[in-house]
Amino acid sequence: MLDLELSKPDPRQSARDYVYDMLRDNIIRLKLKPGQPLSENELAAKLRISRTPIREALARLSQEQLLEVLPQRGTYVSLIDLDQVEEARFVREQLEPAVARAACERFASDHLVQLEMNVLLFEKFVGEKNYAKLFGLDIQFHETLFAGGGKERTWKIVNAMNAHLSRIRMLSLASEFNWSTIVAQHRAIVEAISGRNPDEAERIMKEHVTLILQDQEALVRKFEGFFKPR
Amino acid sequence: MLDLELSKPDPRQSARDYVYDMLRDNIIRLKLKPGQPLSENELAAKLRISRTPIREALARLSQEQLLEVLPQRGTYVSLIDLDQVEEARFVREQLEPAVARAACERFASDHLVQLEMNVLLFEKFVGEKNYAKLFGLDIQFHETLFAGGGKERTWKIVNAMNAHLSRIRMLSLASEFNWSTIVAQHRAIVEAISGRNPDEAERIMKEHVTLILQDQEALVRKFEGFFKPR
DNA sequence: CTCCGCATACTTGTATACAAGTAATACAAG
DNA sequence: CTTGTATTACTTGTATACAAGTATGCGGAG
Repeated sequence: MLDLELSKPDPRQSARDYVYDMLRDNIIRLKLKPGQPLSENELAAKLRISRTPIREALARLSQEQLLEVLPQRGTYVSLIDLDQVEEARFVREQLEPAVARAACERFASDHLVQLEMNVLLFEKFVGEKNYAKLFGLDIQFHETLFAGGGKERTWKIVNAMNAHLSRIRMLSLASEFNWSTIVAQHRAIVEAISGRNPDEAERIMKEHVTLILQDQEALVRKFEGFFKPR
Repeated sequence: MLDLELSKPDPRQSARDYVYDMLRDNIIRLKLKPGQPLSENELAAKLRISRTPIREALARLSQEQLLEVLPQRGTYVSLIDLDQVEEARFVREQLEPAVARAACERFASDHLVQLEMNVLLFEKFVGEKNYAKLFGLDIQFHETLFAGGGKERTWKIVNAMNAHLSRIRMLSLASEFNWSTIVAQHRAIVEAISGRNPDEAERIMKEHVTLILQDQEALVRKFEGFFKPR
């Protein structure tokens, strides 16, 4: 059975983009399980649109390794690939601190305001233990950091590579109990940027991205079928 | 008029992938000029296949910012965007030295052989001033470096971001007269890796990727219509 | 000569029909 | 019961038809 979290289609965006956004969100949020089969026809019927825009969305998701398309056999949600998670971590460890440092030289003021707002909201939801909101805010924080320094394209690829890690975090949303550490680091980073302290910004960000998921092995055991064997 | 460099279609790969590879190569090598319009129908007629796989290839190239698709208006080869070139340089400055360092810890031996072969060929073609071959070998060198350390996905995104810079280099192929510096650095990097000297590998690679195109401003003036105004 | 309006020939977006290949299942033979 | 085979119902890949929007050029009005 196909159970999708549908958002209202925006008439400004094409059917292809709608399908892409909707499916990606469902994959990241694990509404679609790793390994689960998807049928183009079934999607077309469910969404009441033709296969063409669906195919184009699926092709893009396959390109980003969130789907596996086997010709004449089927399309499946990719299993979580720990190698890919490791590689994403490597990329982030290089790029995020450098972006934080660069942000101390040049950063759009409106984006700085956005960062401060983000931290405030973050602290609010930490208190409320609203993990879903925290998850979204965390991603938004980093996106804003990249955008403020004019590195939107860099963010897009970092975000794309991070998809498999995002799913692991989704598995452990409730048990990811270091939200307060995360928000403290976010706050410190914002302060370092507004105070134009590049060494500090870089150092904290480096710590931040090396914050490791404590219980990764336990998760792999618990949700064995979701992971690609290696 | 549409003048494409066609390679023989490989029956193993899908029509979509064939079109993608062929068009990307033609764009990078400037056989297709920046700003030039492309028509799906014209491509379909020329390649004797239907619009569907062509559309899917165009969508991917658009995603990678090598094409600009304006709904109901037309599809155009992207102008060279200097902002994007700058951002690609930023990403490479972070990732390439880190990859070179990591390669000193762990590197597949067959890829090391490939690197040595690459340098030998490189030196041969420097002597022969075969710039087209040098261009290809240069890209291959970096690809092999990433692959040897198990960072194929990272290479893919670096390569994708680098497309606009590649076109600038293509504009100045003949006048890019520092090929001997480039090959010397390549050789030094290979030696640092096989000698497991991470500091040296990282340092040389950092120099290598900051090697700047001397005459960029002159190129922008000479080929003004190829560049996105900023 | 200038400018406005409409017809027309494009463009890409979407829908649908057909082709080709895979997997599973029912069924018969041993 | 086991095994091999053929049928059938899927899958994705490709081709084509239609829809909707845009630019261009021609012709007439002012």
